[in-house]
Amino acid sequence: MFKIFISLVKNIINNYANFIVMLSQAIQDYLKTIYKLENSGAVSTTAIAKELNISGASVTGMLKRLSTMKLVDYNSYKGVRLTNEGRKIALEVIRHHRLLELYLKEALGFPLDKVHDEACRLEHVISRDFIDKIDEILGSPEFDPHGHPIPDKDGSVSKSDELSLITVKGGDTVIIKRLADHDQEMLAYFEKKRLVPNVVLKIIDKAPFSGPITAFYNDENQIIGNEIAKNIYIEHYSEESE
Amino acid sequence: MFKIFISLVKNIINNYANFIVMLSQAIQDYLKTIYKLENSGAVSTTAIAKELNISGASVTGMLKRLSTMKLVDYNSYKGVRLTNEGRKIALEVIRHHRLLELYLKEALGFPLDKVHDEACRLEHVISRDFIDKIDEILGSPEFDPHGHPIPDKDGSVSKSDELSLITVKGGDTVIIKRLADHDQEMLAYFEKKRLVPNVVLKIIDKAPFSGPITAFYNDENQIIGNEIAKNIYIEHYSEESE
DNA sequence: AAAATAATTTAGATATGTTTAAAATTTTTA
DNA sequence: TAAAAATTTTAAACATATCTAAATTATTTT
Ligand SMILES: [Mn+2]
Ligand SMILES: [Mn+2]
Ligand SMILES: [Mn+2]
Ligand SMILES: [Mn+2]
Repeated sequence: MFKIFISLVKNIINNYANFIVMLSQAIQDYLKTIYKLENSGAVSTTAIAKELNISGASVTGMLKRLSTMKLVDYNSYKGVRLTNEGRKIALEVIRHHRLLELYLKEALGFPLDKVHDEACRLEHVISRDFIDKIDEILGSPEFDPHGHPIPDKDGSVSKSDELSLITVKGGDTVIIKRLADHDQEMLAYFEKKRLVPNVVLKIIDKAPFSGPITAFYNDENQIIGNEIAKNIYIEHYSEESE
Repeated sequence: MFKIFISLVKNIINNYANFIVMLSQAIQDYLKTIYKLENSGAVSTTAIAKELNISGASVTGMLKRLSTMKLVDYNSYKGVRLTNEGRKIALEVIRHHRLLELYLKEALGFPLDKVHDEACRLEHVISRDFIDKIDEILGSPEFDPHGHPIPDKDGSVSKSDELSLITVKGGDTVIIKRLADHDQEMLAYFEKKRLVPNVVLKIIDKAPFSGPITAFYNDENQIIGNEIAKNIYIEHYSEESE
């Protein structure tokens, strides 16, 4: 029975519009995690275990099962990579997550620090009909509220910006592109200070020795601490870049 | 560890705003099912098994666990009833379900036959913040798209109407209050024929021997078959009743 | 290159939630 | 009221997903 199920997975993926709903939450989260960790290279058991906050032994067990299901290529002791099928699922879950986050924020008025947990639960059970509908309502947005790119229906997705605000110098003008989203308290602070994606900052000064940044935005000069700046990712701004 | 968890359930229920999210989907569905089946009397193992499409043995096992968790009062061979805590949870899940159904229909334009399955998955993982928000957007509605009453935040809920359309006679004027929701094809047909809650029907004729009903609504005379009429629940209509 | 260390897997266990088959109990029928 | 039938529970098994502890493999250090 199990074998039959496994052998049908590929068919299901290709033919059944809502296949994600048939995979366990655990499987979906593993695939998502492997996707996030594989930057041109196999992902280690330990890396996955750390990210998901579970034991390495649990990861090994799941990797074997994902391998049987042809969702990953797994080599004992060598690490794991997603297959095309596995990546397809990972990207769909991520698309769900990010569209949900934006919908929660824009349509339902959720605060920035509350969208992640909700999206992380709903992403696994929401149908494509629901997702397509909120994508339409939001006008096929490109970025979630943290500035993460939203994969499109075909699974293509742009790269995240990786230039941190701590790299700026006085005189620069930059635009906020992305916020690190691992700390809820910090997310609440970002929102309170209106340090959110698409805000343009004129850098007045950057104090030495990891000192604070003085930036003009929102009609006044504001001080941004080093710890905060580290978690804000930017692009250098020019009129035509927008 | 398990014992400790069990002993904390009551506390969690009373203190943690999103406690439902901490109970498994299975537990939530059992409680919902028992709620629906207990019309002043204990619910049998077999009734639950039939409703959930699982074996009786599975039900017995779960009832023991729910009993340990003090969510039901269970007597071997005698049947089961919800405790107050259990009923509270059942009503919250039902509230989630029905508000979701209405939101899917009204805000996202889902067809009537598609709202149930989606709501049945989302109801278990959606937070109170989300539910409160859609309740607000919908204006604290009293009924879901099938005409089922939506429990309010305190868990109070009105009774469903039980008078079927087949009971009418020529000359009656009735208002549709509720639709049976077990058959998706029939739900699609209800919607196509605009036989939905709050529609007023002037009964022109009811043919004998379980024959069809002729009713005036939507500006014309329409024929309603017996099988369809059986699944439509109504109230007799008078101006002041609205 | 051997020893030490770190990463990974295996083995054995547990909790959840399900199944079928057999045993026990309750209800119905004669 | 005794036998038959139906319901319910128990027993044994399985799949999923996790754990800890021990064994194995790979990597780093000396
Ligand atoms: Mn998740
Ligand atoms: Mn995000
Ligand atoms: Mn459900
Ligand atoms: Mn309904």
